[in-house]
Amino acid sequence: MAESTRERILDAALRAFGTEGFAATSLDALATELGIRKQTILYYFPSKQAIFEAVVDRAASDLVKVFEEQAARDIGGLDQVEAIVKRVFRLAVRRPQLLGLIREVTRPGSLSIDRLSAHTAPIFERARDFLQREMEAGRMRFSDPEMLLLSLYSTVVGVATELEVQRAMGISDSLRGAVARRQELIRFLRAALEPA
Amino acid sequence: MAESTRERILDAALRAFGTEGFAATSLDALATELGIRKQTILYYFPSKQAIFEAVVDRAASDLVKVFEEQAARDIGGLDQVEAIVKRVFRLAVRRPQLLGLIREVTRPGSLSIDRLSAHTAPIFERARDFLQREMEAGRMRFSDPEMLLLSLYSTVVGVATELEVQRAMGISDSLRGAVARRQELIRFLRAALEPA
DNA sequence: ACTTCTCTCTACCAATTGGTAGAGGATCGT
DNA sequence: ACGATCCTCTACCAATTGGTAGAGAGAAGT
Repeated sequence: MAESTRERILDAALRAFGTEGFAATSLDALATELGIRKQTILYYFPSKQAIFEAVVDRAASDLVKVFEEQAARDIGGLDQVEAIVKRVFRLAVRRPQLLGLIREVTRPGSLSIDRLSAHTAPIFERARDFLQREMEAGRMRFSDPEMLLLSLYSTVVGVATELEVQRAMGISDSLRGAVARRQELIRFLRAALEPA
Repeated sequence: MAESTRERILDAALRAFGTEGFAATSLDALATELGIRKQTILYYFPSKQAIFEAVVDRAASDLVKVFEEQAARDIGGLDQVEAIVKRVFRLAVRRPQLLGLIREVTRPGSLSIDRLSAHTAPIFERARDFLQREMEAGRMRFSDPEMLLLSLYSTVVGVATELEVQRAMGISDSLRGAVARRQELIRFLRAALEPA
């Protein structure tokens, strides 16, 4: 078979949790979507929460991989920031549920936030050190690296995922629209980061 | 009585929908929290969805009011942007559930997104025209006003609401932390918007 | 042939869900 | 005193929820 049942369950769960959310996703609905019975799902995973955690683990490592691939070939300065933004954007276009899941996990009261941070803590530190270095080298405007990282995170994830807001603003969510958004976002970030 | 039952229900519903989300909020839990019976809630509102819509309406007008108060005394340029960011931030600190609800409404598949945009469309247009004017007057870096607005929205709402991300990053969410975040955010936005 | 292991199924279950029907107690104008 | 209106309640309900118990099919090893 092309894909194991377990993998298919995780794929469907990622989609459902990432768009509808944890509470709004029922195991029955998930099973129906997959053409199997709910009990088959519960054979592979002991509970709904366990599925969620498995999905978070997989999504987190996919996300981390995107960062580490770019970190490996550090081209430095704002070009490096731009390259990472482009990668995140590509991910958001190809697999929007993935960033949707991040949003679900980072919502107040989520149980799996620590599970996610366990994965992302290393790349967070790496990013912070990167910003620090670039600032000290004069290739980036000086400011608090952690706060700056929060601003960058919010802007990138927001522009990449807030599709309904864009729709309400009358911004097209086509592929061309996505490219335009990315371009504008990069210009925005470059302006914010360029040394004075 | 200090506050009518109907108002108390709306307050509790805003808190619950804005933090736990629509699906994760049950009428029974809401009633217990208020010390009343679920059927009392259903006396005032015909359905759970109707409560949500009423909450969205109220939250939207509170939000719009914040903008219109500042728009009334237009001080122009980046100072005006800063003033609005400060107001949004104050709102986020005092009533975090309010922006949480906005997040809930703007999630893909939400039913009430049109209800929200009906309220916010006028201030959106106003903001877009403001940016356009400021750009043409040379008081702001030139770019697509709608795309810029999306970036601004994402950054401000993200920094103001992503408390769990901040916690995971090790950023304090105390009042002092909030002030520092706001300061850094304003510097970030000023740098991004200042004319070259 | 027999056991063992992997997998998916049917059959249930108690608890919770949003929602209906209608009783009963205040408070009101008359 | 009396009905009307407003409000909150008890009593139920069908549907759905996450989860348990265990049967049975198929392949693999012995």
